[in-house]
Amino acid sequence: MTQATRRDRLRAETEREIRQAARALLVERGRDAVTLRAIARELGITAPALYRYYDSHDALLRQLCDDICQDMGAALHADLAAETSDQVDCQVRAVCHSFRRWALAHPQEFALVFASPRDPLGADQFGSVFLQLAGGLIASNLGAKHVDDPVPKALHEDLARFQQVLIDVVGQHGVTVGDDVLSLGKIYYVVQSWVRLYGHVALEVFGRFPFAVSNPEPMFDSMIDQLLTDIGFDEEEAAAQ
Amino acid sequence: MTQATRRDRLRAETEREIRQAARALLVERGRDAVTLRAIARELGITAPALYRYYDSHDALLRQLCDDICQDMGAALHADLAAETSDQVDCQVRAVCHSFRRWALAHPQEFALVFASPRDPLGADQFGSVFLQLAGGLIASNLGAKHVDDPVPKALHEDLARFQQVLIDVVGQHGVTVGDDVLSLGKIYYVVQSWVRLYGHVALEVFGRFPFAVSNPEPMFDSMIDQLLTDIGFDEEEAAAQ
DNA sequence: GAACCTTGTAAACACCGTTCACTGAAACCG
DNA sequence: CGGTTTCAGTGAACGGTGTTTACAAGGTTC
Repeated sequence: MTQATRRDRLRAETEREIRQAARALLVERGRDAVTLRAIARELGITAPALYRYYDSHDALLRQLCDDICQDMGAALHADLAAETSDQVDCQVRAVCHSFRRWALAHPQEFALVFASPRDPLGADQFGSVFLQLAGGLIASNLGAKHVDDPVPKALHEDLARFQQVLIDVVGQHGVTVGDDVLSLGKIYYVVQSWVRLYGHVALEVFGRFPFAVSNPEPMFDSMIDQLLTDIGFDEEEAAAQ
Repeated sequence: MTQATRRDRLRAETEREIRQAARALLVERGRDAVTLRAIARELGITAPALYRYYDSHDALLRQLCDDICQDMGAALHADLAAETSDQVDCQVRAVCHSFRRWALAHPQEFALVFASPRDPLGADQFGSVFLQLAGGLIASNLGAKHVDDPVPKALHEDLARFQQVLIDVVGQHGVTVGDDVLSLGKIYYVVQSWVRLYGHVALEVFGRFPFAVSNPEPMFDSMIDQLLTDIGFDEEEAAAQ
């Protein structure tokens, strides 16, 4: 079935090298250095040959974005798996720190994926990766008492749609939850948390804090503490340690 | 003294046209369309002539960023001045809405100023413009009872420096306040608020919410309500209206 | 009016994305 | 096996870019 014809293998190999070269150029010399000719030069071929693999420079950049998102998703999941504690708040902390760490370690990738004026709603954006994780964690934290503030009526429809997405995603991982666990209020809360996380990380990566912050990490930690406190996690033991 | 020599007038005029053309290109056709040759074409001159005005394409883009920041600052101040109510919470609302409105109306400018990996701390960034306004508003709201959560020790030094900046700025507008009004806790709170505002606006402008939000405005309004409530503004009358 | 400064030009260089006609080898098929 | 097809890759070309250089022309100054 899987006729691994010689040509197919070579093609796959070349495509891998293209992505790898594009990524290296982005990381080492910035977005504007990711040119078709530079990539081709790296592979020892000519620029027009790349058109056998991508329709345009733009299509190649889109592919690059997708690769980046996938890599970050893998990094988040890996860091979560490496978190030994089975307490949900520790896991949430791990994922948040993982996101910040990744963004700071990959500023060019972060900027490319976020700043590029993407057309619709990208399939594999950071936000969905993150929120799917968060949704899973919240759903698994059945015992916790959560606050459940009222949600503005105008947001009900959108949030309900997103709620269904999260319930489905969590369901695919073998856990079935009802509307009561992943309530609209909690969904909304998670979205607000994402806004704060993203805001902090973007400001930090882009160096756009309104004043010089010598060490932003305590600020980030403090924010996470507040997020967890707000959603009802008891923070006694975490603060005591 | 002001010898308005003919050549100086022409030069100033040309420089204005350059900035204007660059801005128009950015708005109408995106960042990549702001090329030296396109600008020169617009003015009816040749590209190398632009080097009499800017050292490089990069320098011209930096100038463009500065112009944008200044314009947004002017827009914020104008909208604040147009706010008839003298209640501080209304003024804060006005400025927040003004920021969001400006960003949504000028996505290319917003993206350019934020996403460009700027070297140091830009002088006229959105954040400082905004926070100076916020600082002034808080300082003028002497009567309100504010919460004053403890601030992580690691942030004291940075926040104290920023506190001094704000006090100075407010002072330049004729109001003198002490550390008690613009306390470290309030400064910290304002910074956190900025993180949330920026996070929401950036996500909305870049279309990066993790799910399709059909109408983000209620979400923004709800966030502002919460910000104002958290800092201790009584929200009764606003909610009743 | 002569010397100087400034603004602009034209030509050139190296680089870019993209297209097109073409080559050579792998793959396929009778 | 032999002929045909498919396809990755080439080289040349077009129009675009930032930037440098030598040079012309006009304003400024003494």
